[in-house]
Amino acid sequence: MNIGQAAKQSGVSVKMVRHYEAVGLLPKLARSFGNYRLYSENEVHTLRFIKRARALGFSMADIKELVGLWQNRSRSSASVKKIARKHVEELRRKIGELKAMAQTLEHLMDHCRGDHRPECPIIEDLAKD
Amino acid sequence: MNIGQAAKQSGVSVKMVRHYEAVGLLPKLARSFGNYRLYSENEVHTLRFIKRARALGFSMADIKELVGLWQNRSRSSASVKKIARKHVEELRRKIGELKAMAQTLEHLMDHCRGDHRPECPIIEDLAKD
DNA sequence: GCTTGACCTTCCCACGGTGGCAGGGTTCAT
DNA sequence: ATGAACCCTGCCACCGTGGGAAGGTCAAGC
Repeated sequence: MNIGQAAKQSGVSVKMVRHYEAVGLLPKLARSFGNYRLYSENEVHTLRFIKRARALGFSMADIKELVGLWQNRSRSSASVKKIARKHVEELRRKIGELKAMAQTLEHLMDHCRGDHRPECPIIEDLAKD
Repeated sequence: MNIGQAAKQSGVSVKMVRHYEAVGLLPKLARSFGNYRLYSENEVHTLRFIKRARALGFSMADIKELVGLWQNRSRSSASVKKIARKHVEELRRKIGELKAMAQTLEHLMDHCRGDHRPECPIIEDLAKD
């Protein structure tokens, strides 16, 4: 199978398939005589794994570990859970940050008339001494 | 005032002060004989404005507009509020995304024993067909 | 005056993850 | 044999930030 087929079947773009290989998420692939990468069901499966992990927000570094654990039959579920826990903590932290931003802004917006006049608590807050 | 002083007083790194100038958030600065950038209270004030806007998550493009509006006495508060509203919507969208990720992961984690055994619903979910 | 050290300058590179494009090679069907 | 569809590598871009190299400037102390 060529890269286009593998991309289509996994839902990962051709560009990213090559990138994942370059950063070591996929093992180095066999090549055809014409130097085309050759894919089997295995690689497509891995690509789908990566895609789901990305959709959950895992970093490339985390995914590298997760792929390794996935393929390691003597893994412990604890090692997987640890990665997940750390990631969830990071997600919660970011959510908190973004929420604080949104709340601050919404509060300021509540007090901004939003009409033709220049007075605006949003700008004033940004410019406060 | 040299860049180091301006950086210290605004809380923005020297690196970023130069960057903000390069991308047009600060007007082009006067230079000393020795080609050093020269800052006045005005620029320091602008840098603090930028810093607060960044802390609220505004993009550089948004901040460019906000700085312009700040300095435009005939601005309408509506134009400021519009930018803020769009940004809050974006923040809410991202928060939703991250929350969905965190919830999915937490759900999977609840069912993962996290012990020495390899069985792990987290990995299984990522690898599902 | 001359050295030293703190400060400044520009320019390039890195991160993460993705996309775009250029310039070329391969494969296959017509 | 020609064209289309596909593939290859390599470079550039985004965004915001930091790091560092190689060099210029300035002030203080000897």
